[in-house]
Order: sequence, then C-alpha cells, then structure tokens
Amino acid sequence: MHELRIENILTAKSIEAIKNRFDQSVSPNQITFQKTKPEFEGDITLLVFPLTKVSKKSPEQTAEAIGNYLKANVPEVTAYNVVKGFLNLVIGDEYWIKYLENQESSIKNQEPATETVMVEFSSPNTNKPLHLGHIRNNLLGISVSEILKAAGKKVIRVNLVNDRGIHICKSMLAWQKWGNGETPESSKMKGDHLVGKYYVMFDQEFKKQEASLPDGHWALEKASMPLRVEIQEMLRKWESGDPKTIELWKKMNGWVYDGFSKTYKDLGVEFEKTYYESETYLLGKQIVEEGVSKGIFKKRDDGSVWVDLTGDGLDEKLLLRSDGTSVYITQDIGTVMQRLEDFKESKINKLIYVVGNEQDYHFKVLFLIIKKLAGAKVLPFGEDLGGASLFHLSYGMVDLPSGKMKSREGTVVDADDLIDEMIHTAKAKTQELGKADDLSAEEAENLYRMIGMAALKYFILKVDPKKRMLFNPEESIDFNGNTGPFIQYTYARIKSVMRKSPIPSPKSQTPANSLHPNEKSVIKLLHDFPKVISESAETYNPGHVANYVYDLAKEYNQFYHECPILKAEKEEEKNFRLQLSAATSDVLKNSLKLLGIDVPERM
RNA sequence: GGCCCCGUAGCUCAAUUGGAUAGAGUAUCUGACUACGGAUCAGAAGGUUGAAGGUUCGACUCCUUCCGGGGUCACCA
Repeated sequence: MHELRIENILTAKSIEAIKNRFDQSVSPNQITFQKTKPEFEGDITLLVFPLTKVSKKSPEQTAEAIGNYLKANVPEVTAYNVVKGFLNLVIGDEYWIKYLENQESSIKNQEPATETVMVEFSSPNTNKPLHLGHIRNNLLGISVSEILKAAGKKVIRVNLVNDRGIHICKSMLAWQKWGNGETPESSKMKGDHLVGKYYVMFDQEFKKQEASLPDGHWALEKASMPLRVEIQEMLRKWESGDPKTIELWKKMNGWVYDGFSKTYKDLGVEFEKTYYESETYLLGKQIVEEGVSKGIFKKRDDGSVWVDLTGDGLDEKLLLRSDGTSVYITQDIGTVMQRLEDFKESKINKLIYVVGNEQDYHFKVLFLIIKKLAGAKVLPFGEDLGGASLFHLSYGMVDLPSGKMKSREGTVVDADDLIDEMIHTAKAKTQELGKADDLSAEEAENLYRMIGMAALKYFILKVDPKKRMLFNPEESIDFNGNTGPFIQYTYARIKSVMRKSPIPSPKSQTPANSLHPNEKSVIKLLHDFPKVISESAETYNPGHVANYVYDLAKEYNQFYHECPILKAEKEEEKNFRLQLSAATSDVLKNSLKLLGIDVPERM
C-alpha cells in the first residue's frame, strides 16, 4: 500500500532521472519534496538546489531535465513547471480520485507493532488536587500514547504516584490535629480536595509558628518548632511502619484516589499499570547500595551516598541521606528497574517520561546515573538496558494572564473547577443556539461534556509541548475559529448531510468532470494524514495533529460552501462528494481521537 | 553568578526541521442568511521573526555576542 504513495514513486523516479540524465547516483534522502505553495501551479515540489552539485548544471537546467523525465516516465505527473530551483509537479486527478477510493482500507491497514513504548505521565502527589499544570501533563500523556499507537507501536501507559514523604505527612498531621474526624462523606467534599484543605492548613499554621519566632530566625529555633518536630516524628513513624500512622496514611490516600479517579474519568485518563513511590523507593535504595559496592557511587564519612557527575559537566548529586533515607531520585532509579522487570516479556524499546521542564536537570542526572548503573552491570539488563532508551518529554509551564500560577496567592486553577466551567459554558452556548432542543436530557448532558472537553483539550494540545503556554480562560471558552468545537461542528455537519443521503452501494466511480479545486484540496489533505501521524509520533508533538485536523476542517468547510453536495448537478458528482465527505468525517474523527477528543453525531 | 529553555501581526499560536512573497485564529472594519447546519464562508488591514554580526545558492530555523523573560543549581519533591 505504502509504495503506491506518490512521494515514494517520485523519489524512486527522480533518482532514476538523475541516473539517466546526469549519470550520477543519489540516495533517497537527497531527494526532498514539499507541498507546492498555493500561489504556484502544482501539487508537489522537488527541491533542486541540493541536486545541482551532482548535476553540475544550473538549478533551472537541472529542474527542467528532471521534470521532463518525470513527465515522460511517471503517468501520475501530468505537467510541470520550473520556478528558480523549484520543480513544481502537477499530479493528475486520477491519482487523487483513486486515493480517495482506497482511503478507507489504507487507514485500517496497520502494520503489526514493531516497537514497545512505555509512557509515564500524570504522576500526581497525594497531598492536593490536580490543577491546570496536571491537565497539560495528562492530556499530553493521553495524546502521545494514542499517536504512538496509531504509528504502529505497542504502548504501555503507566502512572507513578508520589504517595509518601514529608509533604504527604503534612496533610495527615493537620487532619489528625484539627480535622475532628472529617471525611469526604461528612463534608461532602471530593476526597483530594479535602486532603488538600488540610495540606494548606498545615502550611498556614506552620507559617504562624514561624512568624512568632523571635527575630533572627535562628536555625536552632526553627528546628525546634513544634510542628516541625511533630512532622518529622510522623515521617519516622511512617518509615518504621507504625500501624496507626500507616492506617491514617492509607485512609487519606484512599480519599485522594477516589477524588483522582473522578478527574481521570473526566479527562479520559487510563493506565495499564500504576506504580507507587512507596513500593519502589526501597528497591532504589538497594540499587544505590549496590552501586556503592561496585564503586560507581561514593559513600562519605557521614554515611551519605553521592554520585560524581562532574565528568559529564554536571555536579555531584546526593542519592541517600546520611541517615540512610532516600531522596526523590532514589525512587526513580528503583522504578526504572521495576518497570523493565515487570515488562520483560514486552521488551521495552523506549521509556518516555512526560514531566514538566522544571525537571530537565533532574532527568539529565537520572539518565546519566542509569547509564552508569547499566555500565557497571548493577541493573540486570546489560549495558544497553536490554535495548531500552530513556526519554524525557519535557513540556513548558502553563501561565495565566495574571502570570504564573502561585498557590500562595491562590491563583492556581483547579482541574475539577476548570472542567466544570468548560462544560457549563458548552451548555450555555449550545442552548443559546438551540442546538440541543430535540435531544433527551441525558443526550444533551453528554453533548455538553463532549464539547466542553473538546474545547479544553484542543486549546492545550495545539501548542507545541516544549513551549510555555498561556491559558486564557476567556479565549479557551471561545468555540469559534481554531478550536475543538469548530472541528466537531464540521464533523456533525457532514453527518447531517449523510443522514439525508447515504452513500449508494456500490460506490459510484469517478466524478463526471475533472476535480473541482476545493475537492482536490480536501483529498490532498486526506492524503497527508499518515504522514502527519508519523511526524507527530517522531516528535512526540500532538500539536501537529491538532494543526492538521484544523486545516482539514477549514478546507472542508470551504469545499462545502463552494460545492453543492446533495444538490449537485449530476448524480455521479453527488455521489463522489458524498464519498469525499464520508472520508473527511472519518479522518476528522480519527484525528480527534488522537487528541483524546470525541465527536458528536449532531451538535 | 554557572548551566538549560524561550523571544514571530495588538493578543494567542503555526511555519513540512535550512527552502519560494513568514501563515492561521482572535480583536477591528466590510461583505454572504428562502441554510445540503451561519458554532460557517469570503475580503480588508495588521511583520525589520528581540538586536547586531557570521555561515551559504537560500536563515524564523545553524554559530557568536548582547538585550529581555522563565527554569534550575537542597541531606525538597
């Protein structure tokens, strides 16, 4: 199927042309095509500049020679023109029409998975509810996973819950002291929000104590603050397995998980496996100790363990505290090993961490440490980790019009609030337009949810993950223009047409006349879909899919305005346009699926 | 301060990874409703790609310096 694609034919034939006309051999990667700019005639353009070195002729002469050869030897090429060093090729309508006819099968024809990729994302702390930053993380995780699957990879989605540590103890202690036995049921609060309330309470009380210290803030006084002493005591109890502390910890974490699962359901988040830091940090400690005995880490006199990364241009990094307790990175080391072990059968080729860019340094360090451990055979998968490579999918922070989100200033956008707001806005807008008047209450609610979530997801995913982005609440609820609902609308509109007149079977063949320019534009975009998927998968950037699906919707809408479908002059024309519409709706739906967005049949 | 990332229309984002005259949305102005669904479409206006050099057939993209913004350098996570 793939070798039938025009780019591949042209690449092969261009090499042939150069052989034939200039008696030179070039490799496929020296041949680069791009879409022809709209202001020129043609569909595909060969860049000739790189070839002038082998042709030893001017760009124009080279282009002319190759164009001439292609027109003579490739039936799909019906015309060509040369502008400076650009060889613009016109691809005949027959090719595009044939592509459309086969498009359905070409989408389903997936090669079997060749590679296994593990994607870690979400990775919440169990001391507070999810916020806007987590939303970007989760949406990226969902989407990148879908895109990799579509690109023919086997994907294992995993979560890593940060469920232990001093910050978790803070909400526990506050609840114990001031909670009066409050529960999610008694307070009618979502569990993660309830726990978050006590986390905040601890922080406030702690600050009060701090403020009441005499001037100077001496370290000694700080260290002896009652809350500080109590919190450290609680952590020690937890680490020594004190039953009452563990019970409390389990109870409160349970509340948080109940809360998270609601948010996850709203966002469409699912995992094949969830890891808990409380279950992997001990393994991490063990590995670090082994590293010490193999001589790649150093234990200092006070008992703390360090790795020296100055040879790699970084610093020394602590791996175990002098009291033997683990730090953040220790657990990550254990988790890598645990995962490779758990999924030994799957032979993981790549392990992707979807984590914000404030942790760029952390992952640089982590990857170097893993490399050292593998090199010293501490990890039982050989020097190359059994062929697995590690990759940090680093994404930028989400800013608000008022600046950074700061919990201290109460400007953090809560995930659940935001989701509710999006759905309510979708509802108001839909009712205002009278779009849901003949739907049942349940169907209507479902629709509002679909639209609201599409707006949110698209707004966030269209931005290149690497870049810092601005979340403007007012713009995010705009459903016109380059938005999720706009694309959903285009889909629903096609479905509406198709309800009025299904595609006849057997399908009619070619349109009566040659392709209308708008028809051709749409088909060309449909033709791009597989390329967009692979490009998106290679760069881990859902933004490419988002931009593509928007272009397609826009292009289709133009076609829709220019070309009557049901009122087409001839029967063949009508059928062809129905077929084109059906194919477009499929690609719209499939593209949005890659962004974790659902489509309504009507809206 | 060291290291890392980012500066593109008023605003929010693109630009096929070094290719043609840098494109969309939004906001502003103008046009298309007896509609196959107007959550649509068409048009106008909007740019010295932060600045200056350099590399080459060709630079938003690569290199150097500077300016501006952010992140990170914990026995925190």
